[in-house]
Amino acid sequence: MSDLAAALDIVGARWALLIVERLLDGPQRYGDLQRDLGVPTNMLATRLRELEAAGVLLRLPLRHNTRAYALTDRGLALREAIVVLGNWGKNDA
Amino acid sequence: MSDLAAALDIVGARWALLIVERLLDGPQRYGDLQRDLGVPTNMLATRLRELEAAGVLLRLPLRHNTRAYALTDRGLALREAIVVLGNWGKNDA
DNA sequence: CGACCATGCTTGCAAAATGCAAGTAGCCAC
DNA sequence: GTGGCTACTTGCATTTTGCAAGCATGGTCG
Repeated sequence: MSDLAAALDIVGARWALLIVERLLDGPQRYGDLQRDLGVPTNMLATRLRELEAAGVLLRLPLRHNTRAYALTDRGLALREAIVVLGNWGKNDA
Repeated sequence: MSDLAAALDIVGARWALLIVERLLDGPQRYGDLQRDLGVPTNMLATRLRELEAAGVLLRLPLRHNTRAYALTDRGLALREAIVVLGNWGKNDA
């Protein structure tokens, strides 16, 4: 499996990169991600589980029954890829 | 829709980025892509149609009934994104 | 205490995407 | 005109995604 295929295995699923992009701004709660991204709740739960298992993010318990999702170093390392891909998407030519 | 979402709309589908990566080495024929990537033939046909429609690649007629698929400038502009994402996938930390 | 409410999910089921296998179509060599 | 090579298409099973509704936990307020 090529390096690219390995990467896509982790962040290639639908919504995965968008979730990570949102977390680049700092830790977010479940409801925030859901509302900001418009991702279906079952998909969000599934992706967060997968991304946590892959070491891209982790759960931070907050007070009450709330928690925040924050990127690990491995997750933060996706910033450049997200920026570059975003720039590509912005260009029309 | 964010820039990243726009990019994923084009190259976010399964196999799409892997096809583009393969074409970075130069034009390839249908059968080559199929064998090298192990992508199902109906998916390959679908993706090539979508990527052509998106202006990422184009068909070059060769002799007989063969053709080659080659990246456009827009497609070549994905090189950096693919390299960066590949590097991320390579790292274990 | 107990009815309410917010948050973070899980569950059931329909729709869409993906994958596998087999078949079709055009072209050339013989 | 038969056979082989290439590039697909087609039918159908499996998997993924999406929508809507429900459940669990903990706090709040009377």
